[in-house]
Amino acid sequence: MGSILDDLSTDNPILKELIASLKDKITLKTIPKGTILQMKGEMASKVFYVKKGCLRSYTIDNKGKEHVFLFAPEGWTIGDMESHMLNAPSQLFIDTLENCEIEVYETEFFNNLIAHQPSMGLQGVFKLFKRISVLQKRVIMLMSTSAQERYEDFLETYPNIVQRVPQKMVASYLGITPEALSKIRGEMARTK
Amino acid sequence: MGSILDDLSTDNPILKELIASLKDKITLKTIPKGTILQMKGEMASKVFYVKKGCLRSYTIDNKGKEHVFLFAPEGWTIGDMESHMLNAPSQLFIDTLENCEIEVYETEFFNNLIAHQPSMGLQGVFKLFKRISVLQKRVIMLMSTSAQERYEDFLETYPNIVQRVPQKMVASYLGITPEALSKIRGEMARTK
DNA sequence: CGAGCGCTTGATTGAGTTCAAAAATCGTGG
DNA sequence: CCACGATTTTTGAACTCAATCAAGCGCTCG
Repeated sequence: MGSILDDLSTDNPILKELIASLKDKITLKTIPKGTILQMKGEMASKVFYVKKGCLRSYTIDNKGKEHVFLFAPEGWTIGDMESHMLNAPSQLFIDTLENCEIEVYETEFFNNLIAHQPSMGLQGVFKLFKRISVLQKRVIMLMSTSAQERYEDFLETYPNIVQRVPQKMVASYLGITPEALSKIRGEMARTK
Repeated sequence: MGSILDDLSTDNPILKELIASLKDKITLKTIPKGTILQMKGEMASKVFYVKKGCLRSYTIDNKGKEHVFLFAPEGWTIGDMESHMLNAPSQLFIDTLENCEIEVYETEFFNNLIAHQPSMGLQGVFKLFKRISVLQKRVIMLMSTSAQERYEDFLETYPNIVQRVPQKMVASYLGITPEALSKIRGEMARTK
């Protein structure tokens, strides 16, 4: 049974104690489908670890259009940690796409951790690098590949998400319209 | 006078000594314009801190087209740290766009540092978050804005780069063709 | 000085958008 | 469990932004 705490695992007894003392800044919550957990513009951004269900983060542009930034099924961490670290208002909405069971990490959890232990263990750093490389790949694909190629890559990268989230959100993640994705799927079904 | 070492600054005397002992894994180099420092597919990826000049990282897609991933003028750090941490072959080429003065950090520098001090200071973690938020913004802009909007944002984000790098590389960074950028510039000059 | 590269400009093409409407699916209350 | 309304997905036609192809100009540097 996973948790962000796994990333902070340590032999250091002082750190162990510190983390134990911050356990009350973590809440296990059961949340129904369709709940908005964070709004764009909010300052105190929480971090969510998904134990069951699926969340997404997204923006809304000045034409009122949604753009999905990330899907977070079981085992994923989602949140605007960037904005938290940089002390800027969040750029992202976060909501639940299914009934979910999640660990909610309050802002104070990380604040306290950082104040008392101004360093980050390998596991956590490793996760940051991993997220960077996910984003790097996405930027390159958005610049250099067709919508169909991006959809095929999406199917490989997130094998079981397609059945769980509305198609229009997948389209939004790929940077295309729902109509375009529908046509790509039709074409792919016909060709094979 | 900057350096990656600034990000590792610490009171810890043991760590200080460790870093001092690794100084020979850092080389200050003067490199002429147009030198390729890293090839896609290489395993041992170095990290470069730019003291003077400008580097870029880029990929070449299966149609032979270049896609600029990042420009790194003075004060920036560039490298495929992702691939280094994840122990995967580099996805990126890196070369110099001007005559440069750079600090080259060998793979062993970070390996040793991590082996003896399996944690990362706040400054370094902060930089990782900053890079994540840069990439986050770029993904969202690629999905939701026109080529002209992206160019205007580019001019704000990198105020002085435009004069220093070839226009076709800016186009590549924006995810469009040189012809398209030329037309956008023409249009913008006419309109104002 | 000439060859090649980079930038511009124009004509044509194409992938994906927009708009509209029909078909399928989902959720909810009776 | 079914029926109805709402939302999602599909399909089609017209359009648009940017890509491609092609030609011409101006530098630079070899």
